[in-house]
Amino acid sequence: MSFHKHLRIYEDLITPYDQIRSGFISLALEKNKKATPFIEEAKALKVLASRAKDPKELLTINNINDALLTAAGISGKAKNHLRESDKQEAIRNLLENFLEPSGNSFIDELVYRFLLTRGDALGGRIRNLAGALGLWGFTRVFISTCSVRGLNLQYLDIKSQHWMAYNFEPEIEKQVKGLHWISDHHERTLIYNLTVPTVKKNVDICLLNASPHDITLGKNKDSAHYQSENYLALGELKGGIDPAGADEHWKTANSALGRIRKAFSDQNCYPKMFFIGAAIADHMAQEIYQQLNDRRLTNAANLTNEEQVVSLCDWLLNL
Amino acid sequence: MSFHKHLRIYEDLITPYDQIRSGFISLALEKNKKATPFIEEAKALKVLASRAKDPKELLTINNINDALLTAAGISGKAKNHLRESDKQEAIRNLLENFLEPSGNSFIDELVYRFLLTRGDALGGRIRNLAGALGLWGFTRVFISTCSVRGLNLQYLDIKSQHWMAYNFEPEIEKQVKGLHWISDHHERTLIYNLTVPTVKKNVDICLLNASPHDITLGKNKDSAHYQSENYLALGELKGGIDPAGADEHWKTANSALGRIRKAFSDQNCYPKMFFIGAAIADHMAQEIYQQLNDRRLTNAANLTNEEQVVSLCDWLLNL
DNA sequence: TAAACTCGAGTAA
DNA sequence: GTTACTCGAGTTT
Repeated sequence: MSFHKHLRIYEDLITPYDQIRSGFISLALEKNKKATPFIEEAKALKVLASRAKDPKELLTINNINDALLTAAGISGKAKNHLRESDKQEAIRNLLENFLEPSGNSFIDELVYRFLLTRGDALGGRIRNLAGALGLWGFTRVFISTCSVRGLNLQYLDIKSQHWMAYNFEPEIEKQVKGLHWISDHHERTLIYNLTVPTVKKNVDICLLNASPHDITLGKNKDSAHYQSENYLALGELKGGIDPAGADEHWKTANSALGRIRKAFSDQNCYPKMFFIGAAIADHMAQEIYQQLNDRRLTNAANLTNEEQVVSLCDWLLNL
Repeated sequence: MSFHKHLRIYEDLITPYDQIRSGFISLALEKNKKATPFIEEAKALKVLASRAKDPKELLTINNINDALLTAAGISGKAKNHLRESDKQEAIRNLLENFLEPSGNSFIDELVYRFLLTRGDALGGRIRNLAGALGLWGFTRVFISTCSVRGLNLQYLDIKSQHWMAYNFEPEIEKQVKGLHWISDHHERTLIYNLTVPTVKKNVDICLLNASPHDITLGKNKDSAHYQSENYLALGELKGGIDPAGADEHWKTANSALGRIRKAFSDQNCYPKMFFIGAAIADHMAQEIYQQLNDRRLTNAANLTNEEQVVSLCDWLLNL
């Protein structure tokens, strides 16, 4: 069985401690970079708000209404669910309960509360970035594995949505929405984050037995990705490094994989399924290994272990 | 089937829009309250840090080392995974890349970066609170349902870990780790967030056919909760209101319920299973309803619909 | 440096 | 406004 090439025992899947440490360090570095614009926002808010002599005057200043709402503890997400009157009420509460009681220092109070809410926003953005970093890491390994084989690659550019020839551009992984190659006269296309019509859900990594010419993303029902038979393999990738989230996110992935399996088997299709995770803890490693043994999963790898990921990519190239 | 008392069609499970709006408003109010100590921290940091003439001098000030680390973008969680040298490196980066370049305003830069990180911390704390609020809401309904029946209740006090008689104390729900009553000469004990030995996992709500005398929490293997046969029902409760999280967290709950079902059936035990969620979207409502129909679940309710929760509590009281 | 819980801060389609 | 993705900020035991 394919996974045996890189996994002898279930413990091989467990993330080594040092990878966790270095994962958190990388993430903190990214966070600091992304923090700068948030700091600039706060400085700008301080300048604008300083024109007000007292909290009530803040309401008369142009362009700080959104910032007031933010300082009132309303996230962008929450804002989407509020009515105009709710927003005004929130700002009124901010003034009454927090800014007016702080007297002369109401500007600092405002800016500080603004930053607290924005800090949560920054955290959210970083969590998305962490997921992207995981996928980029996988892509780098995948491309290298192809290069070793001397395969010609095309990639689907995420921005232009056009297929381009790959020519060893650095940081190409950040542009890749899909990859295409020909192997043993078979057309193969890998697509990331594809809404698979069979399951009506997004799947992180999909390997299709199809040429890019036959695939038009979007809701074109003639596209090859509308045919269940064209799917060779589907995988979930979890790029997060936090061990406290490992089991939580594996449970999610497990349900997602179950939905995929069910939807395809309802069509009498049985594509291979795989899981790649950066944070893998003991108990979930056992569950994953169990699923490999009973064929619910065909392959799995720890994203922090390059050898495992190479072996998994090699397996994908052989499908 | 018991769920039919409050669910006629799967759509009955879907959260009405207005509940989402009011849920976000309540959460923002809680967040503002909890934000105040974070603001105080920042003010204190500003005072202490202002003793430094330049960024390097910050290193000589007592008691602000943790705050420097926080300003360097290291969360409490990340800190747990770092070595001492990593922490010093992080602080060095903060000074070099962000504080020194900002010249005279390095104090504000420091405090602002501190607040960004703390804002993420506040968000985390609020997410925990949101879960507790959900459980408290369930508890209030459960207690009311018992009161209507004229049942005498004991509750397990979360702090003292002792069982006490319930006498209509206000806000009692915040103290409740478990409830006990006698119904038709049967001893019944409900325990929250119990690590169920059968599954070796925590379960949100467990109904045991046992008296409190027979239960000692912790790892006493003579306790009634070590016997799979003593479990009448186990349920997952998801108190979050965010519709964007609804499917995500249902997938987690679904895997958790699957593990429970598997662990008990391996012991030839088949306790009832149930799900209560505050944010229920269309597709997951269909999945839940399907599981009710095929008996994987015996009951389910939308936490924002009091009638549904009362009916579910009534069912628990009849088990 | 265990293990498994809380949930919404973002994001994209 | 829909749906479902990203994942770690806390927390407890």
